[in-house]
Amino acid sequence: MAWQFDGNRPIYAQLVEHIQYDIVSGVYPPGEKLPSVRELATLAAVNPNTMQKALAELETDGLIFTQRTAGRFVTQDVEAIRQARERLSQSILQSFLQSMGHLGCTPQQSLEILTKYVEGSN
Amino acid sequence: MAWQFDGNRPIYAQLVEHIQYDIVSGVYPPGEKLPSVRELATLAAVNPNTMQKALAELETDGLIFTQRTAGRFVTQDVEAIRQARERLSQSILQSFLQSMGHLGCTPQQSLEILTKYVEGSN
Amino acid sequence: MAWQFDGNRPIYAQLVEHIQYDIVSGVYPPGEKLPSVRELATLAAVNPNTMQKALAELETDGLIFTQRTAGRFVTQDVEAIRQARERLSQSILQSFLQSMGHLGCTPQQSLEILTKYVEGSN
Amino acid sequence: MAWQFDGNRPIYAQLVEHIQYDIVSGVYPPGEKLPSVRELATLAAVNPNTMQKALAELETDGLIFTQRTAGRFVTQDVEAIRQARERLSQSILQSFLQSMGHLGCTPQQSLEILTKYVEGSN
DNA sequence: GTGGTCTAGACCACC
DNA sequence: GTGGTCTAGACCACA
Repeated sequence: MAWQFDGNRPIYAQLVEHIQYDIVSGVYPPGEKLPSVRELATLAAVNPNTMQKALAELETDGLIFTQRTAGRFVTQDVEAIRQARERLSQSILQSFLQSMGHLGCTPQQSLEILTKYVEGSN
Repeated sequence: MAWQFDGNRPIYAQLVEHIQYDIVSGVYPPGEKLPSVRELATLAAVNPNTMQKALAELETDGLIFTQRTAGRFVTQDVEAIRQARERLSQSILQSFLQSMGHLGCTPQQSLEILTKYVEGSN
Repeated sequence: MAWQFDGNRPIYAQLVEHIQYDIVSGVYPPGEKLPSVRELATLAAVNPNTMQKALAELETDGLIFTQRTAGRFVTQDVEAIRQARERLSQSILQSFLQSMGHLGCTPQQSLEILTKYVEGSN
Repeated sequence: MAWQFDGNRPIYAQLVEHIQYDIVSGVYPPGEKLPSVRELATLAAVNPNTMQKALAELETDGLIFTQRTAGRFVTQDVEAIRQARERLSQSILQSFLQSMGHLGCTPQQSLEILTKYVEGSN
């Protein structure tokens, strides 16, 4: 999977987002060891410092933890991951409805539009 | 309606977005005169220059035009407004599905989740 | 002939230019009476004040003169008109060669390009 | 080369024009890094903000792009540069013929006048 | 050190 | 009073 960046938003923030999504969606299961900073950095084609910063932020969020000398691991606190996922999901839903609201659509209308859009893409 | 800003994104970008929504959703109808830069600036509680920058961007997008000394007006090209609305709508839908996709949800599943969410909020 | 304006440049300046061209190219011959300010203003669809300003500028340039109560007339000084024409012509030629120069073209090359362009348009 | 400005037209517009010419005529080759905003600003003896505005405009035109923290670069899309050059060239030719037309000269006559002018300057 | 943003304040041309 | 431009100076995020 190619990593590509927005260019307007800070790269490290996009890294955080990307890895966060990978964790809550099970690409990196609970307790799994993450690739080393250098590996991740080369994968994403960014400066190791930038990747470092992203991982540090994920650690303060409690989604990963560091074991000295052994590397970084996804937290084993399944509940924490579930909450993070819930938080993300809620914010996606809300921001969707809010944006559509700015276009003058009620939640019901937004739902209908999305339904048509999904059906139309098939 | 109070204007409030994200803090992460540039203010002028949020101004652009805000006014753009107002135009495509008919708050400012085609051909209507916009308030003066200074008025808008005080309304939004930002520096006039910042508002100016936002309006300049909307002008390059073709949503508004300037009449020397008379003020700024919403374009009378209703088709352009319609297209802008369409573009916005598409990008909202896509970004929603894409974000949900990152959580491992197919469009169908995303649709179901949204449905439950909307029903639950009633 | 429809008058249309650039929108970026001051209208009065464009009026000056337009009428100036009309005088040096003989649309308004030496000594001819010009239409009244109001007529010209309605012709050009501009505010009479703006047209007034343009005519005042032409007067200071010596291309037209005012006879109290009778109206405005093109100067009868044919030599002055010839000189104005010469001045205009020179500046057009120079600015053409200069612009092409910025594209890296020598005068000879510019000449060749123009030749091809003119032939191509036939 | 000293930068000098017209005084009638906005400085930032003249900056845009100047740099644009430099790009399409190869002074800044495709992919080349431009000097920093501050450098360019001191070179041109203008305020950095003014230069910034000019560069922003060039970016929306697609002639240059920005790499976060690394600087600005000429686009590598040589086709885009070629088109820009073509556009510039066309507009120079057209505006020349149009101006001469206002003097009552047909394109053929304009061509002859230019020929004499170029020969006379040798 | 890079670009990006914002504020404050001033001045101008135009109508 | 309208928009437009410019300067000065400051601050921030990023790498």
